[in-house]
Amino acid sequence: MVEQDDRLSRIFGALADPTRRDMVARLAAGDATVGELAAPYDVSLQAVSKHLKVLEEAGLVRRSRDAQRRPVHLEAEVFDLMTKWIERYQQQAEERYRRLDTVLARMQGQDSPTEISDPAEGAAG
Amino acid sequence: MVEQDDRLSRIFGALADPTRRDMVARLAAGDATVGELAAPYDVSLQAVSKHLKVLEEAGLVRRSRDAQRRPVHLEAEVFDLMTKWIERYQQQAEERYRRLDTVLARMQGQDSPTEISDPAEGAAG
DNA sequence: CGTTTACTCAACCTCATGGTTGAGCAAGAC
DNA sequence: GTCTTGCTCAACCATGAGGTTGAGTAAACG
Repeated sequence: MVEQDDRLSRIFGALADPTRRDMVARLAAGDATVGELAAPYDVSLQAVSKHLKVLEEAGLVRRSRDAQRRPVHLEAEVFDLMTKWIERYQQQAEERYRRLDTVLARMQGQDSPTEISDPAEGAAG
Repeated sequence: MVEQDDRLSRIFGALADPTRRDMVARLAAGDATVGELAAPYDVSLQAVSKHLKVLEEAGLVRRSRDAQRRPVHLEAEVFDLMTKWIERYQQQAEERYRRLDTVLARMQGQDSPTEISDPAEGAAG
């Protein structure tokens, strides 16, 4: 993660930590203060504060003010960005798989096998 | 990322790197060898090999054998795991937002404003 | 056989990450 | 004003990630 200036790297990087994912999961149910978020974990409040900074810089949460408290709010919109990235390549891969299936089915119907090492090679490069 | 024994941490961690995300993107179009994958990047082949190991351990790719070549294949199924995780909390957060909207609409219909500092506070805790 | 190709493994370096503790700061409580 | 609460900032430390180079391995080529 040496170069994570881009948005997606920050988002994926933020969610690569189980504690942070758990925080996101809990924040989906409702806003919470830093202290409330920290309670279940066996780490210092400062560590939790750091985690929140990572989530904030990734755009996953927003921190406001309420007296001494800093209520944390989940920004659900970033999920769209991730979903879009994932779905793009998921669909692409699935489509390729379907095409491969068609090719294989066509080959089975032929008489000469023609010695093909790996049908997928043609799509590489 | 001190503790990434769990599946999702490995997957998110693997995709937190722009080079690895690019590899995944290219692999979605078709299988490729390590050399082919390494070609566009300004890093050593060993570095690319390491990246592939990370992707493999996250279950994102599978490496087979073809003579000296090690064709890399994208495992699109893991995307389902990510999508499920994302959608779960995305929907939860959206639902909460809808409920909040309902509450706010109901309050506007009332006569006494009852001094509310931050509507989101009610969902915390 | 030796050479070339296509990689992986091992050692090392540097910097980021996640944790710690101690200090500081803002706002309500007394 | 002083105390307490709820946090952030700063310094430090250990580990891990991503990069390097050099050596080693497996299979095709000569």
